[in-house]
Amino acid sequence: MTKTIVRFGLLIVALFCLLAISKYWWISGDLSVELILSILALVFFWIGVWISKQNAVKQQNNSIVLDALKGKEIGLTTRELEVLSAMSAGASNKEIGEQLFVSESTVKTHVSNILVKLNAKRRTQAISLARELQLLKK
Amino acid sequence: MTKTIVRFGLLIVALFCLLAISKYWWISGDLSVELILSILALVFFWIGVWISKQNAVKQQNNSIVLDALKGKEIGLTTRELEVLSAMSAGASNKEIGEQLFVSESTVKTHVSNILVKLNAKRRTQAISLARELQLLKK
DNA sequence: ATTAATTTGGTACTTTAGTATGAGTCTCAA
DNA sequence: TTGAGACTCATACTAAAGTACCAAATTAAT
Repeated sequence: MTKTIVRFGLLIVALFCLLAISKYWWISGDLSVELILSILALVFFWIGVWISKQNAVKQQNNSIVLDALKGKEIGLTTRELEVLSAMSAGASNKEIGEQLFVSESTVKTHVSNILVKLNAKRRTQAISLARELQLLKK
Repeated sequence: MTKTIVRFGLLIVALFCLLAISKYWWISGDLSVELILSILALVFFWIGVWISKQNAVKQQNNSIVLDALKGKEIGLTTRELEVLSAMSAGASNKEIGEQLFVSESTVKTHVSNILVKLNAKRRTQAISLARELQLLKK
């Protein structure tokens, strides 16, 4: 959470700098209007892309990417999404626990909650449903 | 693919319109520079977010398709591929047996053989590996 | 500041999953 | 026709997975 605040803080600072520079260019008349607007558009476009990507939970180990925003819509918590991701990579409860530094009991609790939220009977079905819901991407 | 092209086409048209409007505003002096730049920045920011999301969500089809030829290359038999397919859809051994009109014991045998052939410890891992091997599509 | 939600973890239990082993049937090619 | 491979099924077992409780610590939100 703190990370997010810092990230957005830096972002806003950067935005103000860019706006200030844009205005300076505009007043001094060094650059054409089209160019200034284009640069501004491009920069903000990429910032949008970047922010959007930051919101995706990425698992480095098996390259399975999860749509965190979509997950939240469905009602899955951050931790549950992490468990779901590891689960879909084929990890056992014990292995998931080791990966996330929690006990197997905790993982079982998370898995149970995931099954209820996705209305699945088994973990394999949960994975299948998550894929149908476009929650898991490859 | 066609969809993507259409989408980007519309996007580019929209961008040009916006740039033109921005320039008009700038020349006519109806709005302040800050406002114009801010609006432009905001719009492009959201376009960036939108594009990023569109690129993330690609898979529409959820039906499980299996590459039988590829499966045979790996050494999986026809029946094993059928079991693997049902397995990846989230079915239990019992349910797979009902689907294929065989006993649960038979399914267990098939599953065990699949695990050996794919070098997997669990069925979830087998599904994950099958996906990596492009054996399971979508 | 105080609810509300999340995360963590435990015990005890039932249900599935998976292994090991053996064996019968069927098909197809040598 | 004989043997290999595929498919079938069973028993007995061990290992995971999953459920149903409970409870505490942490974090987010109002």
